[in-house]
Amino acid sequence: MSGRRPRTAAVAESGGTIAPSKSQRAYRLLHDRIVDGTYSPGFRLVLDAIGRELDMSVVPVREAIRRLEAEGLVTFERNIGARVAEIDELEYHDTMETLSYVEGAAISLAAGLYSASDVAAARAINDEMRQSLADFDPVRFTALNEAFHRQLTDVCPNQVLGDVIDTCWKRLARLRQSTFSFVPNRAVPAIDEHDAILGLIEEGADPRRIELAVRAHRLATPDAYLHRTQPKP
Amino acid sequence: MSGRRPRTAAVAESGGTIAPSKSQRAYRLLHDRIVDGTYSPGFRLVLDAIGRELDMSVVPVREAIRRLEAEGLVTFERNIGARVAEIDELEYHDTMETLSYVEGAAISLAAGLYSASDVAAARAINDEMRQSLADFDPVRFTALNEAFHRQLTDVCPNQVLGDVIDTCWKRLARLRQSTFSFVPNRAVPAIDEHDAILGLIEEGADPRRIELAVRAHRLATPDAYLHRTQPKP
DNA sequence: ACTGAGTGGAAGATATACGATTTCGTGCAC
DNA sequence: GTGCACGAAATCGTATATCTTCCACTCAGT
Repeated sequence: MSGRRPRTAAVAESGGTIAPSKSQRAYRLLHDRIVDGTYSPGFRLVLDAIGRELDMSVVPVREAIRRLEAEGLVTFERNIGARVAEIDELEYHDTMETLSYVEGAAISLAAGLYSASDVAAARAINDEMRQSLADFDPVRFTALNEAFHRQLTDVCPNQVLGDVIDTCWKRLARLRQSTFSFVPNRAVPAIDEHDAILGLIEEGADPRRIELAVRAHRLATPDAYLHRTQPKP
Repeated sequence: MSGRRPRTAAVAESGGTIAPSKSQRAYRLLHDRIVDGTYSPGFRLVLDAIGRELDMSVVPVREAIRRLEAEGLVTFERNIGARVAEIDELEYHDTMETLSYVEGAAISLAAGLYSASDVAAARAINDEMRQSLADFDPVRFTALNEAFHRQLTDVCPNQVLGDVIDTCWKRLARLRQSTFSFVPNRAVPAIDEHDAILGLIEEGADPRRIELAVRAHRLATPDAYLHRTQPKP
């Protein structure tokens, strides 16, 4: 589900064949557990315990946590320790808002670069989303949703922008397990908007129009969530 | 020159009074030296040497470098070591392009929030820029330019967006010292465009119009940029 | 009971030590 | 003269050890 092209700024995962370093292993494990919800927000990450579990000393674990810290997945307090970053409503909103802008930018920049197969692949994913909705499978729906968006943003040649998008997704990943990641009344409109976006791409619409469509599409979700929670004053 | 408000995702610098940890000190030193050009791109960062210079062991230095790595300021190869990240023409362009989008987003989101004093402060900075140009002081000009942009983007309440902007600035900081950071034929138009942006803000123009103005303003610079080879140590 | 100083344990921060990997120079064979 | 092999130096990677800091708990004293 990662990008199709290499990312410069993302820290290199080192060559495939050779054994990864212990700090890389620690990073990968912690990252995955945070993303898949094994460690939920607020979970205390005790260096020693993690080191013992992974059969390594605390040093590589510390480095892994430093990296996760820089990515915003964990918070760290001096002499206190690390814990999985909480994500509050405000940060959720800010991240979604940011994503709406950068995805809009990425997809509009890629507007002229989509091949027929790119669009077909995206459309296939969207069809699967429709199916998953019929099957009442919200987990699958959410995963497909990310796949759809990545399918489109990955075509954008601007790698820095791609990294920003990655980071935003990582932040959102933390709450994928939690209740408010799936906003039921957004599911059907989202699928329709996906189709509309693909339509705009296919007909070679003005990139700016595509940008605004993508932006509005994503921005609609946090708005729907906020409205569900509390009517705006 | 940093933001006026605290940044969530940016790693906490810990309270002001107490002594910073060694890894924080190491981070700060390396970061500053990379930004101010003491360590130019490609410079080899040897853990042991840095540790000895800072009178600490390599462990805190390693953690500092991990953080710099995650921020994209240094590259790291297993069993080889760290060096200050090179910035090539493509990355420069991508960063500027990204910045043009996210700054446009931030300023348009802040459009309705600027106080008269905010605008006055920005205008004062722009006037100083005009003066520094008359004095033929490109270093000062570049610093003021960043100050101007921060003055406007810092009003945006979206902290995630603010963090993205910070990261982009940090990347650009690496080449601030080098000759190509200042594009002479962009100086006068830039000042005029700044004024135009302030005018749009003051007259309460449509945020989308402001967004496009900011975007166009920044995008104009990379277009005027000429590639030059960087000396390697 | 309430407050606050004292105290012990848990966990983080850092130093040191040693093993592993890469790099680079040197010398020998061809 | 060229190229390969070997080895030493440099540097990274990790484990272990030690010191510090924080936190929770206890136990006077009021």
